[in-house]
Amino acid sequence: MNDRSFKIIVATMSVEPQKPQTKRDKATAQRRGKILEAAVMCFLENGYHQTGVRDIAARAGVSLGNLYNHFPGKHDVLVEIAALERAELAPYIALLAKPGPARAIFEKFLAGYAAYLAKPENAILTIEITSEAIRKPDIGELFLVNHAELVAALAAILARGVEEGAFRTDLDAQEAAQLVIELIEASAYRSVLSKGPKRKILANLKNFVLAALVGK
Amino acid sequence: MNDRSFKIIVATMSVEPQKPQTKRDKATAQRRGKILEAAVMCFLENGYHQTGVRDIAARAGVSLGNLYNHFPGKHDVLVEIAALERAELAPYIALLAKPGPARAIFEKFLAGYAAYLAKPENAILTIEITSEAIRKPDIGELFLVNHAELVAALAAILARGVEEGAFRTDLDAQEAAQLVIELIEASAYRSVLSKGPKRKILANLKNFVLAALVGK
Amino acid sequence: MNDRSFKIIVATMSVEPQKPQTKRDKATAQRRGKILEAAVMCFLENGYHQTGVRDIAARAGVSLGNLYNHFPGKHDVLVEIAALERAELAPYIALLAKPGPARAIFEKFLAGYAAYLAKPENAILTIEITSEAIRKPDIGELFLVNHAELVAALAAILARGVEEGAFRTDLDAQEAAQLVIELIEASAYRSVLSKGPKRKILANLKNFVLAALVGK
Amino acid sequence: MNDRSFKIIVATMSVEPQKPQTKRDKATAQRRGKILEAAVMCFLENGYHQTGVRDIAARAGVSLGNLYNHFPGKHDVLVEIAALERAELAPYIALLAKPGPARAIFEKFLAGYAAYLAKPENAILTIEITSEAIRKPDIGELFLVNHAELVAALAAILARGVEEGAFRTDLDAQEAAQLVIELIEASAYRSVLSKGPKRKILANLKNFVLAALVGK
DNA sequence: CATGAATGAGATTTCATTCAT
DNA sequence: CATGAATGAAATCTCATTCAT
Repeated sequence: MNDRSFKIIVATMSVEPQKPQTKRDKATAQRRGKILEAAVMCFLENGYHQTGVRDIAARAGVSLGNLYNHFPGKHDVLVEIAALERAELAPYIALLAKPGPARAIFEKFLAGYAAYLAKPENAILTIEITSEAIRKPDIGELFLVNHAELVAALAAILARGVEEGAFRTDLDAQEAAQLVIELIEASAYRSVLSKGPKRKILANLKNFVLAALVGK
Repeated sequence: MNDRSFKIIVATMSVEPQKPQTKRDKATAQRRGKILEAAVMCFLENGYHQTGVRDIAARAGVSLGNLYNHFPGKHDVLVEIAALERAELAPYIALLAKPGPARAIFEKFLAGYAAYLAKPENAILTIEITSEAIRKPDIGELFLVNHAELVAALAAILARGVEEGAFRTDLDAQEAAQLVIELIEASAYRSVLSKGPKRKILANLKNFVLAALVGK
Repeated sequence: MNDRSFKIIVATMSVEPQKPQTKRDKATAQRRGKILEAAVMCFLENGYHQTGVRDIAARAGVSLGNLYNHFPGKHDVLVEIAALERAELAPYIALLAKPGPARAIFEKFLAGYAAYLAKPENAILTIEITSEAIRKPDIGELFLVNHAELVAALAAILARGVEEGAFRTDLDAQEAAQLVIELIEASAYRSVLSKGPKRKILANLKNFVLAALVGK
Repeated sequence: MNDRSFKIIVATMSVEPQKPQTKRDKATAQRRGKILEAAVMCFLENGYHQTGVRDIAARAGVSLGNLYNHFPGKHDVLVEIAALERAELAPYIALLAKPGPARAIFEKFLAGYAAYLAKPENAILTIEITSEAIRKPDIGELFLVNHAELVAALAAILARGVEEGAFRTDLDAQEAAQLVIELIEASAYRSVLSKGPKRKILANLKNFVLAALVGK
């Protein structure tokens, strides 16, 4: 779990808003990015509740007070991180929207998304957010929206697969999509806890899921 | 989510240690039970980190200092709760160990365990423990042990099912068991976050899983 | 303004509640007293807003956290101080209730209450409380109640004085009482601000007030 | 208590300094005025210590940094406001300097000044300043100077009244003036705290004061 | 064993002021 | 002059844990 990987995450995340026009705006955006990046690392290493605002500020190389010029509070930092997860899921959603045979696309997606969650940092961050989402409605909302998009995209490809004869004809695409996503994620989360050598998660997952979808 | 249900949980939980022989021992055991019960309720309502030791003591009707006569600290209360989860899983493991046709037993297990986790209190408590388990090795250990037992029992029945011709012949019982458990749990966790009307979780889950196992 | 005088204040104040029965209760009451005493001194020296909770705790010889075992917060310390002022006014109210010629009693009261407020600590504390009372309803309430009692007692003696022919027959006792109290207090407050040699406040005050009441 | 009334106050206040000669000077003066006006409103609504410099700047429509181009600090804003109170008292002092029968002029003054302080904004602002004046010598100084002028003017008219036979011959004009001012002010301050229907302050005040001065 | 007052480190947040742009 | 991001000290309050009674 190195610093570099998170810089990439946050760099990716911060692409989407309107381009900063002035030099000052750019500097401000960079600061925000640094803070988010630092927060992500702190939350990963120590958990949301074990992380102090001071830790974040220190790691971001920002003064404590200044952090509050960029975010109303600790909670809002997590909210923003949860929101940025959406950008991370975008490639997988885009993949599902591509034309081509449903089954092949589905398998690619499966491999891609599983690989994404196989990185402990992604899985842990999601657990951290889930945990907070239980009692903080705004985070819960974001979490659900993010995943609803993913499920919808997956459901579409599954439905197409049914039409193409690639999947069981009696498949409820929506529900199956939901379950597939949950399975991928749950598999990843458990993997974080088990310390032994990683199981061959992907292969087993693929077999299991395809059996469920194809029915043979 | 009423108080009574937790009393049952904890009552069930506290059966197993060596029987208290003196009156004082019995009183002590009762105190411990009350504290655990109170802790469970607090953790459910507010989360582990949002719960103060004072909250637990107050809810248990025990003095703050006295709580420390029963548990070395807050962390250890959670450890004990995690340990007690084992007792909760026992019935489902017992079910899997029963003689009879594998498929029927499996379906009963599926329904039973899904119903167990469909109660928000059980799902939330598990999330709370999982979240803490990431960075606290002793809790992580317990968590894994608990589930390893469950997976092993499930794997056994799946293996028997394969022999009986009830499931796909190429099924890796161990891995399939792992995935089935994860799927049941993940489904339950997600259900906690979504506020809308509950999906027909069980029916869909059963279809999906059986398709995966039976292969038609 | 020496420490001793406040010890007296607080000692006087804490007489009234039910006697502490256990040793622990007594110790607790003493701690509370010490905190209040320290708070009074801090507020006098530096003002309510310039005083930190740490200052109070340090001066009281109490740990910061422990202060919060005795008072919910800084505000509540001031509330209690405001409430204790009532006890301080009691002697003057008692004086007014004594039998005897109204005018003589009134003059004694005038001298007594003016002398009380001539002590800068009493005047400053009242200003501090008044200032906070503007925007904190609970303190405002206490303040008004305290003074309503005083005004009522004074009004009674003035009314008796009218009957006895000591005061103007057309005197509105209630309003006159209100104004007399206000005048005494205002005189004291102004006196705090002026640094020069004290005016002969009492003599002038007495002349002025008696002229107003007696009408010659 | 509407915004307009304060604009008037501050407009009145800012008349006296040397006329701005250049356009820039005028703009600068306007900025200062806006800041003072905003500060007055903030102090009234939330009190001096509860008001942040940011609040003032925001309300004045001025940038935070810019405020510091006009005032060395928060304290100095209050100092200036205290200084401007002088301008507010000017009309009442002018009134007292007019020729004519002392008693009539006095009564007019009484009515005018009482009405001025009957506006809660004026009374509250004065309390706020008084409170700060206790521990800030420069504000205390201003406060005393302002009132010394008022007292002096009043003392003069009282002295004339004595000569004219309108007031008691044994009246100490200086002291009586001091007390009358204090009484008017104290009456106003108390009125701010009491929430019930306003007493007929002026009528009672007038009766009381005249009785004291006239001696019948 | 039972009690709860005491501890003090640490949490989050605010604020007057500065200064590079 | 104008701007507002940056600063860091200080504020209030919480909390797991200890310990004398």
